[in-house]
Amino acid sequence: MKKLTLKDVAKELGVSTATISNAFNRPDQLSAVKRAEILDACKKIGYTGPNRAAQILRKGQSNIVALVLADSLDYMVTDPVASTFIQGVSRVLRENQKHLLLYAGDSESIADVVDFVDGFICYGAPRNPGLSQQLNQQSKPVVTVDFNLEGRPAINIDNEQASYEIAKAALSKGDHVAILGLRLIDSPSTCRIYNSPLLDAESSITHRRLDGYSQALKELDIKVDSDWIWNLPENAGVYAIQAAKEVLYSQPRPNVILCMSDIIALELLQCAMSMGIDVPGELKITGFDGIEEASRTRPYLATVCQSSVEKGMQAARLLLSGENQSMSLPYEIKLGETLG
Amino acid sequence: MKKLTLKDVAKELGVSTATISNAFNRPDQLSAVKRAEILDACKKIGYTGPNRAAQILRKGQSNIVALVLADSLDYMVTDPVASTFIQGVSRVLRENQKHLLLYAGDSESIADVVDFVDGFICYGAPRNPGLSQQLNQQSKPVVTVDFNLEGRPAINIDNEQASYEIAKAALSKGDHVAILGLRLIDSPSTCRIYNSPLLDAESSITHRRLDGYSQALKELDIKVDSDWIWNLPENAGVYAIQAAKEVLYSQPRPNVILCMSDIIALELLQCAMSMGIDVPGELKITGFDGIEEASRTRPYLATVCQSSVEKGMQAARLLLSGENQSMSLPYEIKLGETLG
DNA sequence: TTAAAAAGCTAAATCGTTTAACTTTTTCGA
DNA sequence: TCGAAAAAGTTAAACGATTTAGCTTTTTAA
Repeated sequence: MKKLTLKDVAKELGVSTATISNAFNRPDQLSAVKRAEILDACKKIGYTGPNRAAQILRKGQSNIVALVLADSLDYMVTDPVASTFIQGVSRVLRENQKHLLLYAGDSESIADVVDFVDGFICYGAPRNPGLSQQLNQQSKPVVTVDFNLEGRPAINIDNEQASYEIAKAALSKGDHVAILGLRLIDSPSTCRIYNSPLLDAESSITHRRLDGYSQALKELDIKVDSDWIWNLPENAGVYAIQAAKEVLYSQPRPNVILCMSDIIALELLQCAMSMGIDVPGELKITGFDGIEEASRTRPYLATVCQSSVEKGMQAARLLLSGENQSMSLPYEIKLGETLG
Repeated sequence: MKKLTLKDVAKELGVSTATISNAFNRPDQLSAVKRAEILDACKKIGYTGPNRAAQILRKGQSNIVALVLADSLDYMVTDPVASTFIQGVSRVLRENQKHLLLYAGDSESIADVVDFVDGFICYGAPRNPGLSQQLNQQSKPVVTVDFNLEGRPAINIDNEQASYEIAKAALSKGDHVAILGLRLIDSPSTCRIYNSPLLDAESSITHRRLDGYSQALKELDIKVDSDWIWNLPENAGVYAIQAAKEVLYSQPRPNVILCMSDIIALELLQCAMSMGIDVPGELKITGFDGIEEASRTRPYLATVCQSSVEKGMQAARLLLSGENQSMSLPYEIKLGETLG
């Protein structure tokens, strides 16, 4: 029992294939009566509608959007920030009857999908830098989130300003400060930066955050040597724990630690608590993101709240709208108990 | 600047389109020399390979696998069990150069994708029962996980036996027992079952778990009235908290509570602790799944450990292999401190 | 030397639609 | 009643590949 095609149906009903196609796709091209007639007949004989594969080829449109994730999927679905972002994207896509193709950022190439996908949402700078290039060279629309691709619309919060503000709220003259950063340099594990060259500083949001911190530090005349900046290769607990231990056992111990994500900050907080360090008395901590868990700890975390769901939704909307305009989303500084 | 096609390239190189197609797809059909020559030339003039959309139509194969999730994506990516499952699937697909289309189980129809997708992995019984039907009626391969679809290969652990074992480990003669169940009946919120008719009991794994519990209870001559069985519509914290409160405030309070997931059990545990109930002294608790968090609490949870990643990987492998053989995965009973 | 087999390549059919251009029919105001 | 414009349908050419059958040419083997 072969699958029915337009042709079969056309023969059966004694009309042209075009008319049937129109019945499905362009109601204005034929009388309502005929249309109803055709649709009825199709249902009766079991034709469920135009073959999608053929449609994709012919129309050059698939209703599939690829979501390119910075890291491996393994990691992405466990990170609360990333996964709520995915939720946002998926929600809007579903509302618009689009489908979501998940694409890990450590993939080799987008060549496999670029021909049939309608566009790309790129969340964070792909691990594999070749991907950025490929994305930029092809002609399908791309929306970037939390990083920038030349000439493509981006969705971001003002990371520099936000970091500046949270740092400003945390810092006082004479503080001894450390920074737990994310993806600032190219290293496979947690380590201090020392004098390593910074990574693709142009497009990275964490570099913007570093800029924000720096500005605040400068205004208060605080010097933070790069020995006191840690780099985590990924926003994951394992790396955070290591950094937390290192920084807390360092001499002299900092009394303010600025963390580039809540995940990092929370691990740091927990580590500090278990060492009997008084937060915020002996140590102030700031995070970034505003994940739910951050408001459930005691003391609860001072952080920069941004809505990941909103980001995802806006990214999807922007892609579907086809506009080429970048967009800055709001954020909110939340002064938590970790600052006293 | 139009995109190059096989035809363009063929004209350029003075060979037939078939030869070029063969150079890309069937190396055995032409001499190695010629092949290298063609591939080189393609690279030079900027032809990146056959158009995928056309390939999909012609070959009837897309290298895209749809993952149909029981619930909405919103929920799926936050549930640790579901998200690690997705990881497993994605890992194997990536190894095999397949792509992952994420499909929420509350969707209306798979008609939009069935024409171009290579197959389906269905994780849990779709919320929308029509989907199950549609899945079964179409001819592309389907692998089901944690539920059954007639005639389709399934991946499962032996839920009945596992539940029986964990219950047996928890129970003693004379216990007063409650069960916090999942998707046993059709209700939009947490509630006791009373005498509501059980939902699609055939294919549901939670009904198997109930069977397992029942067997253990029967052997110990313990009677559990359906008033003492709660139903949660989804495996999410909000529903679990409500159920936990209800059951803990019920009179007489049970001294053993069997939970059909770790998420539920953990919320229950936390709730009990905050009420000052001694676990396991006054109350024994069992979970199901073996999520990481369950081993980090104090007391840590007695549960049935199963590997979600493994499930995902096996599901993907099974689908790709094309075999029609169901598969039972191992599990492990973990006696935790919540049983004393 | 030559028939048979193998290798290398091509022409043409096909996958199942969509859509621009065209023909025929209907409508409707003057 | 006429003629132009609008409406309803049809035709046929794409869309960009894959693949079968067949045609040359080259190699093998007796």
